[in-house]
Amino acid sequence: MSPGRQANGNTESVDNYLKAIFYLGGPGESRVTIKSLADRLCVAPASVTNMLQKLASSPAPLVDYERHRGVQLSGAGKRRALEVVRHHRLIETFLYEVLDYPLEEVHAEAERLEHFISERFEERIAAKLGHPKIDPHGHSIPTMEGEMSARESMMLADVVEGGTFVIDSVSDRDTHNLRLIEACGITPGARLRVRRSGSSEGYSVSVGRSPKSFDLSREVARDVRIVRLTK
Amino acid sequence: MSPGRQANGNTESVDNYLKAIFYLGGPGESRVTIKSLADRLCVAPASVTNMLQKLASSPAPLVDYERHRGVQLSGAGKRRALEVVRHHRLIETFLYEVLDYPLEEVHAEAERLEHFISERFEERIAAKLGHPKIDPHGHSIPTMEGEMSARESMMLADVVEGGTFVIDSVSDRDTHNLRLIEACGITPGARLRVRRSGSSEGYSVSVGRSPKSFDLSREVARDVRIVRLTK
DNA sequence: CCTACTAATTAGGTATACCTAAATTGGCGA
DNA sequence: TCGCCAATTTAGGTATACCTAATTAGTAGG
Repeated sequence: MSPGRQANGNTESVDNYLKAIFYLGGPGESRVTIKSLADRLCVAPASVTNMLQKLASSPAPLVDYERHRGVQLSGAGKRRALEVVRHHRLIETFLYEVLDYPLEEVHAEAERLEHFISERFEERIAAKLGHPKIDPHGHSIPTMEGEMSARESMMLADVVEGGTFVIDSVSDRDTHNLRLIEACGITPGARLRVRRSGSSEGYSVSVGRSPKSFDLSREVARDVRIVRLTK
Repeated sequence: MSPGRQANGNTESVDNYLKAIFYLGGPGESRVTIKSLADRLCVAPASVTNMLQKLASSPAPLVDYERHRGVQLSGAGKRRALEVVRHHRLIETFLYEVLDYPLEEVHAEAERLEHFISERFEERIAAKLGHPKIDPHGHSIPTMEGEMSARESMMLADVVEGGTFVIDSVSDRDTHNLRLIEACGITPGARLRVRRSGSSEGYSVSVGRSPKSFDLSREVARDVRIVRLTK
C-alpha cells in the first residue's frame, strides 16, 4: 500500500499515463502506440505494456487496450484525464495570477501538484480566479463536468505566407523556448504580424503595434499557436 | 525509482517519519520509541525498525538510531522536519486566509501538500501572507532558517483552578473536537474564562466578554492550550 | 536471580512501478 | 508470399514501503 495514493483513488503514475494517452490521442482520440507513450513518459516500452495491462484488466477499466493494437481512453479514463488537465491548468493560472510566478515556472509546479489537490482546493482556486476559461499559456481549462472547448489554431511553424494573426497559445513543454517567446512579447490574445524570414527557415514577427520585430527559429515557432486574421 | 520523490530528495514517507520523531521527541528532543512511532504513523513496529535502519545507515543519516534504544533526529533530520512543519503551517495559513477554507479542513489538505511544494511556492505564499509567525491554530511557524519560537502554555485539561487565560492554540488532530472548539468561539489570542464544572471532569468556559458559557469535556479540553492571566 | 511480559528485531512476503534482456508478432518491402 | 525489422510482449529482477509471524532483548516482579 506504500506508493502515494492521492485524493482520488489513482496513483500519480496512473494519472500520468491517462494524461499522456489523452494528449497523444489528439482531438480524434485515436489509438496511441506503446512506443509513443514510452517516449513521452520517459519509461521503457515494457513498463508501458505492464501498466496498460493492469489498467485494462481492472473491474472498471480506465483504458481500452488490445495487444499490438495500441490503447485508447475509456469513458472513465477520459473523465479522469480531463480532471487532471483541469487541475493542471487551474493551478497554473493560480500560480501566475495569485502567486506571481514567472510564466516559465508554472508548468513544473503544476505538474507535481495536480495529482495531490482535493476537490475542495480545485473549487476554491477556481472561485478565487472567477472560473477562468483559459490558462496563462492560452490553453482552455476543462469545466468541472469535463467539457473542454477546442479552438482551431495552427502552429506558427506551419505558416506559409505572412500576415496578421491572433496569438492563440504558447507551449509550456520547453522552459527555454518559452522564455524566448515571452521576451518577444508574445502573449495569448495579442496581435501578431508575421513575415517569412529571408531564408526558408524561421519567421520574423512583431506583436501588437510595437515596431520591434524578432526572429524566431522553426523550433521555437512550433511552440506558438495562432489564428489567421488577414493575409 | 517509482515511489514519488519530491521537490527535495526525500520521499513522503521519510518526511512523515521525521515529523513524527520531531513531535514525539518534544521540546527536549528526547529519544523516541519504536512503538510510539508505529502508533502515530499507523504502521507495524517492524516497518518502523526497517525504516529507521535505512535512515540511520545512509551516508548523511537523518536520524541517530541504536538497537533497542529508540531514535532521535540528527541535525540534518531536524532541519528537514522543521522545513516540513514550516510547509505544513504556511499551507494551513494560506488555505485559511487566502482560500477561505473552514478551519477543520486545513490540516488534511496541508498534510498532503506539505511534501510536494517547491521552495518557490513556500516563499511566495509566505510573502503573500506577510511572513506570518503563527498559523490559524495558533502554532508557531518555523522560519526559513529553521528557528521556531516556543511559548509556555498548558492544556486546558490540566487546569486545576478556574481563572482567566489567553488562548494559545488549538489542536488540529481531531476534526470533530476542532469543530466543537470553534463553535465555542475559542480562537488563538482570545481571552478565556474558565470554571471547573460541578463534576470532577469537564470545564465551563466563556470567551472574550461574551456571557455565553460552554461545557467542554476533558477529552476536548486536551485540544486547547492556554496561558494563565489571573486566578 | 529468574521468569514473564512487552518492546524490538529478524525473516519472509506483498504490491507498485520501474528496469533489462529475451522472445514474439505484425506489417511491409522485395 | 517470405522474411526481416521494429514494435511489442514476456520473463525475470530492483527498490520502496508496507505486512505478518517468529524470535530475541530488556525490564520489572516475585
